Amino acid sequence: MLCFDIYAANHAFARVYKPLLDPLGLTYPQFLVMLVLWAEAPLSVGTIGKRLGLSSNTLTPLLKRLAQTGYVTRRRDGADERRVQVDLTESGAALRERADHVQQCATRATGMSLEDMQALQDQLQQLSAHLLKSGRA
Amino acid sequence: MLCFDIYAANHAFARVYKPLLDPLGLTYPQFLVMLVLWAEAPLSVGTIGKRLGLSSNTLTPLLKRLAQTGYVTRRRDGADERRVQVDLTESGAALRERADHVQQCATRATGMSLEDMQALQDQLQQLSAHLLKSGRA
DNA sequence: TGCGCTTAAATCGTGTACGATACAAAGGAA
DNA sequence: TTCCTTTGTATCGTACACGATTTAAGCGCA
Repeated sequence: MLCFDIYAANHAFARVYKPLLDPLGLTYPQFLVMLVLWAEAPLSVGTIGKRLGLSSNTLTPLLKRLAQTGYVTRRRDGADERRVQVDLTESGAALRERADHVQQCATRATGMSLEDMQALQDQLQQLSAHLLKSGRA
Repeated sequence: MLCFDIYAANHAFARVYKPLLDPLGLTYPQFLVMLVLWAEAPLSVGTIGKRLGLSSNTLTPLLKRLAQTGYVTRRRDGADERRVQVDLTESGAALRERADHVQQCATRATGMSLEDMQALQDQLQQLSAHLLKSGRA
């Protein structure tokens, strides 16, 4: 079963990242949120959710923890008071360099060439797109 | 990031399976445990954990819920009282046919040929093996 | 026989996930 | 304006996932 192998690979990645992220004070899902914010901050809660396929019921407590750790700020958008803008603090932005090292370690742990990795990513993205499309039908 | 795509694919699968498993009264992780048991039951808690990469802290409550639903039984092994043997009930074994239909639906939802799917599984298994090996080093 | 070491589950606390619901702000239509 | 619908977060309850600890059952060895 394919679902089985993906489940296992996801766990395996989480286990590789955990010891690397521990010194940064980040969990694996928190790290994924930080990746999104490093790419483009500030972002609303909903936009972060779209990137990761998560919604506010998961993100709100996670972002509160990131805020408590001091990596992000949360404040209502002045233009639209419904929205909450999440932005990086100085400390959160500075973390990016250390995170790059984490990425390098994790990439090395895959034991894959960059070409193979890119090919695998393409397949997975296509798979996800197809699965989500089927889900809506 | 590869980890990102695997995370997304895992979520996508969970979402496809959820509506299919709902009528069976199973969650996605519970379904994975049932797959293991359909392949070879009875099994101890620890053996199920090895197959899925989980340990008793996750499995014990999950198995209690499966027992409450009436799909499995849990009893201490007579030969070694430390072990708990998990076995399928009649109802749990009978569920297998309906589950086969779920698998077919999910396989169709991937939109992949059987060859491509097998190739992807091989890559993922190799990846997991490499990640776990790096983790132990 | 008794003592310690290992092993197998269970328990506890924290942190995701997610369906369902609540609620307030925004945006229209009458 | 008033009402209604939509949209963006937050909250609640349930169910994983896992590190750390506990407890009980085997096992070895003097």
